[in-house]
Amino acid sequence: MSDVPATPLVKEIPPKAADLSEWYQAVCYKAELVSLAPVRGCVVLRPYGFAMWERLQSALDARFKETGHENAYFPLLIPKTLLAREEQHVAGFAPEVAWVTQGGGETLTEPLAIRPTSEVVIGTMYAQWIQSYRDLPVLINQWVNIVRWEKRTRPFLRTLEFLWQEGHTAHATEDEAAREVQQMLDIYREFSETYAAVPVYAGEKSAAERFAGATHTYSIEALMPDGRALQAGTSHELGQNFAKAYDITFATEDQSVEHAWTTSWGMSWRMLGALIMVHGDDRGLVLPPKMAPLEAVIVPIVRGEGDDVLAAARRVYDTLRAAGLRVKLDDRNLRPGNKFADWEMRGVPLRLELGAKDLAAEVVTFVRRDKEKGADGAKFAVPFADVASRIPHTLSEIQSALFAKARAFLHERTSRVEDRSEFMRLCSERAGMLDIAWCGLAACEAAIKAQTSATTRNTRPLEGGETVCTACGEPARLRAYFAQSY
RNA sequence: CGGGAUGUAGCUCAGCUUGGUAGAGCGCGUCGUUUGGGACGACGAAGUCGCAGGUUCAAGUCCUGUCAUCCCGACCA
Repeated sequence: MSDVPATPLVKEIPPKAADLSEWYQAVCYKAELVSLAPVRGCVVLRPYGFAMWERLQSALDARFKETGHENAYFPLLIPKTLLAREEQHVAGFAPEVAWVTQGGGETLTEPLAIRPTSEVVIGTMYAQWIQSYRDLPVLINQWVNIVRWEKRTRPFLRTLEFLWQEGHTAHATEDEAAREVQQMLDIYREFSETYAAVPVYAGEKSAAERFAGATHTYSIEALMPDGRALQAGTSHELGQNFAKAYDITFATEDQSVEHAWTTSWGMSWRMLGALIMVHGDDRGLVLPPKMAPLEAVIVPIVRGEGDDVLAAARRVYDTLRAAGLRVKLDDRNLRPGNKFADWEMRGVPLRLELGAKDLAAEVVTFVRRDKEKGADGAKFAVPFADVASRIPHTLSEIQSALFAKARAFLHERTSRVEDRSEFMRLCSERAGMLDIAWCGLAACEAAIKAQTSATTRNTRPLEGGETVCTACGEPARLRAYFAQSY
């Protein structure tokens, strides 16, 4: 070629492989998902980022409704004495709770916690609402903000205030509560895979990683490009712990009085952080079509007046809008290269180019965001008449391709290990998901964490044939994924 | 919350050692030529140097405190 230095492909962000953390933050800001707020550890969710949250919200909400849940809203503030009723729960959350101690110019007689989660308020209300087995189950969800006083924050992954949904249900039997918890875990897994295109391992958390006050905690765990795991959703069986602490009782059919079995489950905007890290590349965001605020952007390539090109682009735009697609016509007075870079940074899955050449040939040029420039199938011409029908097809190919790529990475970075020293080495090296036969003992887990800072992500039943724990040699009781985590 | 680093224009940074009138590139605005991968020319706007004290005739520069951000740990969605 030449000795002229190559123009950097992207001016705004460092290469993803060079420093994932720096890349991640630059993308969050440059793609205008978030801005740092004038409050420590908090972000402003900007319109484009909020639109991503709305994609998640509408998809999950539809699934919640389909499975019989209803939305409601409970207060942000929780009286101190109320919060303290469930011992493990309050102990677990104490370090992260923010307190309101003043109001109306006076010191409050009782401090109010800003909700770190809502089991307590909701449980209190359930105690009032539930009298009889006929009142059960209660299946409620709320979409709200949460405050947890974190030491170290990053956009989406960990902020003082964050958005999530929390479902809270009450059931007459343990079995029904257990089924609810599995159902919601499965909804999270399915959403993550089919919408966010993020493959996950679903399973049960160890006792050490369990939600404060729960009897069983289940999670979906994704793997980030740096080999660290990210918990993307959780579903908890609370047993009768909260029912006992908050007096959620009901009369049974045979006239006895029992405590209800409750559950809770949540997914936060952290899921957005996961998909940003999993799919993004050196040019910025790469959004799976189902999560993308814009499925396609039309970039007219205008020469001179270019009235005919613009008019044609508008006709394409109108057609696509009428077809129900999330599409934008970029008619800004900028050079095409700027627009390309702009929408690539924002991760729009499909770019539709329409210039004089296209117009003459009566085609629109499709460019896929998920493929490298010049790659096979990255760019192709589609006749005018087929554009509207071709887009959904192409988007679905992109969606599948992103998931397949992420799944290949997850599998490639999941190691089934049977040798102790190799296991410890891989843990330390942040090598990904390490799948071992495990004893399930807290001491074993603590020792691994102390030596390597890896923890159990989640566990599942033995497959058969395993005899001893890879880490400590005690009898094996589970299979577990270990990894360092976010 | 411990260890380290950094706060100067919207962004990336220089200026600080050795105190003396606030700088560059990119971006932004207007006009013109342009427009199939981040154009070019002319003109222009833009910073109480994170904040608060102190030292000094004089502080972006020196001192103290404080806030925020980033990295590494401990803790967690």
